[in-house]
Amino acid sequence: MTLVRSEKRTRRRRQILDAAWAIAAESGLGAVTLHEVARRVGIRQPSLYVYVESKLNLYDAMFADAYEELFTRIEAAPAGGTAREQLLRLSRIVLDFSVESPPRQQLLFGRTIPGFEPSPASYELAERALQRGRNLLAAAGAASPAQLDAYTAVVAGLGAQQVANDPGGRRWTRHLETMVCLVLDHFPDQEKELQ
Amino acid sequence: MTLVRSEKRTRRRRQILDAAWAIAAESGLGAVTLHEVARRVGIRQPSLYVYVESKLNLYDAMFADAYEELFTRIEAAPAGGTAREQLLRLSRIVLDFSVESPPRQQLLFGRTIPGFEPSPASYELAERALQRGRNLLAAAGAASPAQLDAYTAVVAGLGAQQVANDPGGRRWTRHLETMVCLVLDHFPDQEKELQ
DNA sequence: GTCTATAACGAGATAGAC
DNA sequence: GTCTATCTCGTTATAGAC
Repeated sequence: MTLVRSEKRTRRRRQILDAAWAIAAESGLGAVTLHEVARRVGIRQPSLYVYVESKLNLYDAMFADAYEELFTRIEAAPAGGTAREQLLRLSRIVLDFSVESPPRQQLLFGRTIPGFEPSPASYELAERALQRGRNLLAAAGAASPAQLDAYTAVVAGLGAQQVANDPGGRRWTRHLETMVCLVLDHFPDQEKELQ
Repeated sequence: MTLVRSEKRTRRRRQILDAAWAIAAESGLGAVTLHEVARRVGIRQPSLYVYVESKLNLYDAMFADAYEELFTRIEAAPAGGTAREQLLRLSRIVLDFSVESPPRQQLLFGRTIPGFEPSPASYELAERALQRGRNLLAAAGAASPAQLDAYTAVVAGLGAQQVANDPGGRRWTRHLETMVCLVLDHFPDQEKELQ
């Protein structure tokens, strides 16, 4: 009985998150309001407070939700090949994931919601994902911090440009493999200047 | 007399834009409200409508204001050197400009304000800036559309990462010259696959 | 867990006097 | 050009009944 009850609770939370993502996709992340979420779920706005502490807490739940989805996709992918192949596969998953939903990209990789900061627990998810890239990058021969930063800039840049200027298309994302290899093969692995 | 009057008007508009940018810098672009802008300028909120048609119109004025500032900086820079030198100089100006103010970056290069789209006049300013990069890129030997996209992704990516993860620092921006040269020297100038 | 009712507030926008 | 006054609407959040 208790199990059934917590299952229902989980289901409701799922509905709430889905509704929030739907609103964000239609009208922007900043357009998510508790009234509209409740309306779509089919309950009254005060009832949301059973599942969510506050509006910022809802954003945090969305943040964590997104990373869990990302991990699911990463784990569902094939695992073999060279380090470079694995890195390219991971990069493709992350870029597609980021480009698929502009508000999700905004929530995860921008700091654009006034007052929102991921909770420690949510931030840890982000850190875990980054660690994955760091490890593969090192295994592929790019171990320096500068190379990691160049790599993240490439992935973030392709994603940002794709979403802002060709939403739904492939104009920027198709250059992912080329550009990651550019960083792997030609980015200087030693800092030229120490200042 | 008419001149004096339009001068006062211009001054007020300047005050209004400055106040809006200040609020955005302190609390985020989405936190700009007409009430708060008016409070800082020292007038009442309805008086703003003499200078601005609506809130979205204020955002558009900020958009145009930012590009005018960018052009001022570009024209103030020295003009000589090889095409590559000029391109690196322009890129540095744009990147510094973009990183200097997170809300400005958000307004210019993201599509994050629900309902806001730059007016045709404002959009033309953006197009003019991009054209400048396109010309220099071509002169530096990178004439293909793919190279232009790789270039904009690099600049946008460094800016986005810098603002999101090391605001006020140089962790990403210092790699600008290295990465632009990477695109110039090693990005394939022919599309490898036509699909 | 969901409801009604409502508090408390702030937003953008308009009318009309001065 | 600036003001007061106000409309209308929406927001987050809480209290308390069922």
